[in-house]
Amino acid sequence: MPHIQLLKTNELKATPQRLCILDTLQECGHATLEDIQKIISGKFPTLSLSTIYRNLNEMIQKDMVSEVKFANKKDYFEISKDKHVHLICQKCKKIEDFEIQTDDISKKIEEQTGDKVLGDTLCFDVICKDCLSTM
Amino acid sequence: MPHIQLLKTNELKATPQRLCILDTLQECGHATLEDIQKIISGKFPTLSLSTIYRNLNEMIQKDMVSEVKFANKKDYFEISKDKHVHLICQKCKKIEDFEIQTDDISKKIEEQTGDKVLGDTLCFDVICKDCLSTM
DNA sequence: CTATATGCAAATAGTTTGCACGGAT
DNA sequence: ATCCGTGCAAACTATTTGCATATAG
Repeated sequence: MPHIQLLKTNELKATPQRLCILDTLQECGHATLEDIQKIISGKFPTLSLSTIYRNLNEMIQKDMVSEVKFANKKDYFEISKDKHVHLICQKCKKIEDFEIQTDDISKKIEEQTGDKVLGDTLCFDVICKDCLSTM
Repeated sequence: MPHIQLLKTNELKATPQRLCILDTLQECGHATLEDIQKIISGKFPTLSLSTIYRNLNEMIQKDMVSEVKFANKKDYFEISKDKHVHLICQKCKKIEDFEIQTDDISKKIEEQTGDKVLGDTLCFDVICKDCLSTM
């Protein structure tokens, strides 16, 4: 969905600041706050830090943006998308998305615990293909 | 392993403060910083916040303690243990551990991406058995 | 025009650090 | 006597808030 549309759907005005934040997230795929600040200070220097914080929080509330946390790493933000797992390369730190079915695991958990599984957040530590080929 | 032993193995002196921190983690299973502070202020009021921070960081460095992060939630600390996934109840917020094989998923990822999988961090959002039974 | 969003500065929260003292070997 | 760990206060970093102004619809 185009970003203007995405904002309207969520009853947020399409300000240049918001569009810039969304563009930045899109461009990065996964961006830390630091990434966002750095990129924005290049293309929209007057966009203030409080506006970044306020809008990220708002967009997370509305589920337009997701916050992804990895052990021992900074938090990342991404535009919400279909269910996927994260592959994070321990060498170059790049993050890839990967689509995978997890129903069988959920089912196993439900059978063995009696709990009801609602969703999941999966992250795999990898060495990516590119890094492997240069080792 | 008893905590005194655990500390010695990692070349840390077994001070009352460190033992208290480890006991607290053990007692909670998974504890936020806030949990830790609250419990410690009850049983060891003079133990300072900087000592908590310093020791948690040190123990994480030495892999005695692991930091676990969940989207939209505070970070948790746990004494490092065998590979397991986390089940977090969205109603009562309790965290259970669950042991599961993930080799088949790793294999699928490796086949489809060409990456090498080193490890994983899996978290499932659930409604736990207890909460289910009182709904 | 009106409600909402922004920027700035100040407030608040979270974490780390420097240093002098105290306890264990 | 020496080394390491602790507590305290101060420093630093991260995040949120209040308010006057600007702007999208």
